[in-house]
Amino acid sequence: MVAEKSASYRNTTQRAIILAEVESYDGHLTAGEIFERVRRQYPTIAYGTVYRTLHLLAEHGLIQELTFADQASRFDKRVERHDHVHCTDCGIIVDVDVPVALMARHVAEEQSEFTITSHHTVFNGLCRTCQGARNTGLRAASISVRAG
Amino acid sequence: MVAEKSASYRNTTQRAIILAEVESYDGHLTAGEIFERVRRQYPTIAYGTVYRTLHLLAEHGLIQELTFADQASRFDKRVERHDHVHCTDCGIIVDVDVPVALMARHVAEEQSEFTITSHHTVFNGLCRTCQGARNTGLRAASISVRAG
DNA sequence: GTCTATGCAAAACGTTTGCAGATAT
DNA sequence: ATATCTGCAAACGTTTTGCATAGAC
Repeated sequence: MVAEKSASYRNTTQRAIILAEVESYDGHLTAGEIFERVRRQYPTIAYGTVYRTLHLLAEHGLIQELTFADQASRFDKRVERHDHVHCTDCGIIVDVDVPVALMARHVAEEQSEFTITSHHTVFNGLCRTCQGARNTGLRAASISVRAG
Repeated sequence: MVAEKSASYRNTTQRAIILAEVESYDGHLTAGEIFERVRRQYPTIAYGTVYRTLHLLAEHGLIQELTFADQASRFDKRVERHDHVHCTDCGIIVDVDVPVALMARHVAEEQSEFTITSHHTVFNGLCRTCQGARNTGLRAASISVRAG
């Protein structure tokens, strides 16, 4: 995918690498994690550049910025609206798509008198691994699993 | 409401004031805002005490901690599960209750194979005031309005 | 009297920014 | 050529923490 250029968007090496890094990862990286990964390919990259670029890419709709209860923003190559399930034990975040939530939007509009343009639901609970670990008394490692 | 005491919960003056402050406010204060308010009554209070106490009160279920896209945690006297509508113009946050969202939980459980224990939806859009301001070309001040 | 909580101050985070020099256009 | 971007480094706001003292029980 090529970046759509709005007024004065310059295609720099750094931006290309940062975008490629987010697009090559199937999950929800923090800006810090992206910085570390980009630095392996381009050691002189600055933290500030990564932050600025990630927000720029998000504004251009090329990636999506997500916010969870922990403090760090996460970035996702998936730009379509979707929701997330978060394991309170191991911290893994898994994508889900909950069409029912679209109905909730109208209810929220009626209650609040807002004009609603987007919404995001975070579900908290235990992933399969941590459910099992709980039964055996063990603690699950942070194993990457994604909802199908 | 009196704090339920678990093992080694001490009723201190500071804790009582902090709890009373959250319970007397009808909205979503940040920890910093709560600190400022508590300090008017109890000028020697420390930031650290406010933070520690707010989390303690949240763990005990006396207040609720909420996280939005901006960085600061907010604290709410409402402990029942509910959702929020956020105005992207003026930043106001309004409570809503979206029972439909309960159905979404089962869908999310099936898709993720998680055992889900809680969920929270944030809707983004424009409040009535900012809708009006947009029409007239004016910018709305941050006026407190709550959904009925 | 003992054990926990507070106040203080420093540090740990994630994030943002001003600026001079480098680079895309 | 020039307007924008990068790298650097410092600053910012929120949150956490170590430690000695004060206070609840």
